[in-house]
Amino acid sequence: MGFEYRKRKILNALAKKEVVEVASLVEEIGVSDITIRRDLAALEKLNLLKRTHGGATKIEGSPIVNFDLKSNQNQAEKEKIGQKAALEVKEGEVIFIDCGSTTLQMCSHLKHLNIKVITNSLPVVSALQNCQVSVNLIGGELDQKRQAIHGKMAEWHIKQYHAHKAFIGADAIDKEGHLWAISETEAEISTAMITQSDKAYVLADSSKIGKKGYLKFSTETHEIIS
Amino acid sequence: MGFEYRKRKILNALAKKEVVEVASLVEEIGVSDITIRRDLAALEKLNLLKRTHGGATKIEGSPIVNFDLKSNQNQAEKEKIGQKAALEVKEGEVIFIDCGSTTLQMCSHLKHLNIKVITNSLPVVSALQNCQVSVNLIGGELDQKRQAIHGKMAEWHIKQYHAHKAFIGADAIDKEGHLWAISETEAEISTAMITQSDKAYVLADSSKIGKKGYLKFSTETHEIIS
DNA sequence: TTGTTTTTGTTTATTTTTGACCAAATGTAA
DNA sequence: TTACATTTGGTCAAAAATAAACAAAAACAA
Repeated sequence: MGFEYRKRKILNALAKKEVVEVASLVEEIGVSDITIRRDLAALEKLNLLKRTHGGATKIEGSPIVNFDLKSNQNQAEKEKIGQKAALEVKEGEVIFIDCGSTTLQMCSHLKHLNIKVITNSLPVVSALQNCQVSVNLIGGELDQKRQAIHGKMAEWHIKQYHAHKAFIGADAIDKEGHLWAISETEAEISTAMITQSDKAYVLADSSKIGKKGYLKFSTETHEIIS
Repeated sequence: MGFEYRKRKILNALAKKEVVEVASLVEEIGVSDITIRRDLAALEKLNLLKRTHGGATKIEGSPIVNFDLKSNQNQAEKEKIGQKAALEVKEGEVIFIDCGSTTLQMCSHLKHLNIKVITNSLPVVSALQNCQVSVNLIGGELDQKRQAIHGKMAEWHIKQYHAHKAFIGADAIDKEGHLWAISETEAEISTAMITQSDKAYVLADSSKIGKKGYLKFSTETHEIIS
């Protein structure tokens, strides 16, 4: 029950209740009050909360939300979408897989196939380890946050190949069926994959449909899997 | 009940709980605390978790990407070589890092530098996550066994870049200083890296020096770090 | 087999964390 | 305002966690 554990407990309590008290934390976590106070002082230094007499309050301008929770929210839906998309892939084909948490879900259903996957996503590569699938990794600059490759070199790399199908992860799909990306670099990669393949599938869970995003990158209508 | 088994146990626990403690791992796995601590240190080096007092936490913003190499002999020596090689790298430089268990050891000593690393090795990418270093991943076909990229596209990719230094992992170095590779594809990658850099360093532990390998790929004499 | 390397565990010393005590500060109620 | 209870911040000692050095055990190769 070290500091990291208590830190999470405290921040979780704060996320729910806006205000926490030393006394209740002492009881909940089972350590002395002085320890809790030291924790609060440490967390205040990290700008994760504001201390008050007898406890602490949430800080307003702190956007550090547990996106862990968010990614779990649609997990079940994404899994289904991934499975559905994988059914579209036939033995012997060459496919592009874009980066994104939904497209990643396809991988576990592709492992037994004798196909060639071209991807810019490191999690996809990781998920396709130790199996039949032949992997071609797109080269270029690594976006550490997204765990994916992008940039001019990546775009060029994609243009050297041609695939039967492309599986794209859009950030949003509006009512007209246009695709929206979260950044220019992602849009470029997705566009290139679409261009270099016979058919493009767009994977999107319900939270992404009927919305607009930051950058519209495709006005064609593609097959949408959701 | 070797390292691989414990590693899986530890990462599984982390995947569920965000935080693990040495004490609970000791109980669950049934080994001494120092062993667990050593495991955690090793996993931290691979960027698979972050050590804390009393345990470890999940790495934030990083999914299950887990690339690493098995079977390590002369581990201690390779670590020293890696550290030595890292000293040759100066702030602001661009470097190639070849695949191999010895070159991989450089990474933990490069994390604080503001450099650009161009590599074909997935474990290297994995080890350089969440740090200053800007990573450029060479694209092409994935060699699942070696966890590295090779092939024509990879070679072409390398030739688009130029680096100050290249750190090469040879399979053998004979008495005349010639380099030997274990396969043609590896030789091609190494050769390309050497060609595209101002200076090449060859990393080799004592078991590789004075021997011949399968394919001689460089007759120049390079700086050998051992 | 023997000898070597690798892994694991024990011991000791050091560091970090935690909790107890007490004086000072803060908040509350009359 | 005063009186009173609570909270807080120091110092210090106890407890826990860690690191380093060394020894034992296991795995491996010759």
